[in-house]
Amino acid sequence: MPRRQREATEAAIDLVEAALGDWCNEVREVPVEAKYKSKNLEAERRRRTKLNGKLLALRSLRWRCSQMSKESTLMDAISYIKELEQKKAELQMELAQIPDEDGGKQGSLSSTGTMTATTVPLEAVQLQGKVELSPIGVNKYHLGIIFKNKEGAFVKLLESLSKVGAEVTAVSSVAFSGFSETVLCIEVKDEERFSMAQLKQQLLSMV
Amino acid sequence: MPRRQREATEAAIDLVEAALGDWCNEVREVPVEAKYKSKNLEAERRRRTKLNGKLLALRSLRWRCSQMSKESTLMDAISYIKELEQKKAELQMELAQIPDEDGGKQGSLSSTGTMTATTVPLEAVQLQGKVELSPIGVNKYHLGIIFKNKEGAFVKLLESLSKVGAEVTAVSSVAFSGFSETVLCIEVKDEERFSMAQLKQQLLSMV
DNA sequence: TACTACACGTGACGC
DNA sequence: TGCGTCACGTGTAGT
Repeated sequence: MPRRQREATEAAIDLVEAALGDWCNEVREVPVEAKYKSKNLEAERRRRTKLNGKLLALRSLRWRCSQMSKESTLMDAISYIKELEQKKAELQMELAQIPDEDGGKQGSLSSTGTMTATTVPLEAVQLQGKVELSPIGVNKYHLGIIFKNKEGAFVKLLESLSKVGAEVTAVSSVAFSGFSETVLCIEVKDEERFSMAQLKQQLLSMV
Repeated sequence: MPRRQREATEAAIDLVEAALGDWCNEVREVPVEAKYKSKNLEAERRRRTKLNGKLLALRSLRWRCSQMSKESTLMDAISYIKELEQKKAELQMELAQIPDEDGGKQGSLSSTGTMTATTVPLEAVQLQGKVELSPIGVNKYHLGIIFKNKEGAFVKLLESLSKVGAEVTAVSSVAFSGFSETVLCIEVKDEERFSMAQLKQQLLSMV
């Protein structure tokens, strides 16, 4: 007999004994109780209640009552999330296409941080620290960056991206007159840790 | 003995009998089967599998694995949806603030549909059919509309709003020289049915 | 009748 | 140890 079923059988026997304990007056070794109560009965009840409450809250967020079932609730939730992500990406892209009415912390951050106006040639000053970050899809961004050629600068860039949870899916880089211009396609997984403004600032302080 | 438990007890007895049927070779009245199978055992198994699959999909959407529990999955999903809605509203508002680089079907629709250039005074022509729809929060919009005073026009407006799933939370309306200018705060529940462009067009055709 | 979706009580496992 | 989470098999109401 399989182990699992053997246990179930024993449990059933216990249940029967407990249930029948006060029915047949035969003396038994176990002090008869009218009902057998599992130890975690109420805990399980609480858990179920909590879970159902969450499920209800999820459904109440969006009362698109296609079906009042658990499955459809979950399905609607995931489709809704996808839809929202898509919409957000669209809006970001749309916002990024606006020429430059910036000031906002979000949307196609494009800034030229020339915080070191030193004795570099004018051409370099204009290029120094140029960072462009614009959304191209759901959690996908284009990152254009120009920085001075330095040992390990590129890997530092990659490390910075990895640190904020951005995965590089494509790279194109070209070096000229002491500078490098590179554009990357990045895909961000953990949007919680990812902030366009923060990444931009970090990159600016890096170059 | 309570009815419920009595049934449970009987079921348990059946289970024991079935389980023990091939173990004790005693002859029994019921043609012994190795296992007692409830009719919907496999159905329930399938249901559970499906549900867990959906739950897993929900979690995999956003692999911010704070906890790998069902409850936290649902909570994360809820907070994520709220966050996305908030973000979307912010982006829409930001987009709506852009002076007018429109062309897009979305974002602060403001159009003056003067499709009936008849013999009304110039002042009226400029006002006729003015519809402004701009987001002011999560699923909340400001709707400014100017239309010609006509019997039942206002209730028709309200009906149109209700038809697309928009609830009016505030109204301010003033009539002057045969026209009414009203501004409403509307809150949309079912975003599926709600389309800013569509609503605008509908209202334009109404005025 | 059969099928679907649910809630329930229970044992097992992990902290 | 107890507490929380889970999967399981079952009973049951709605269609």
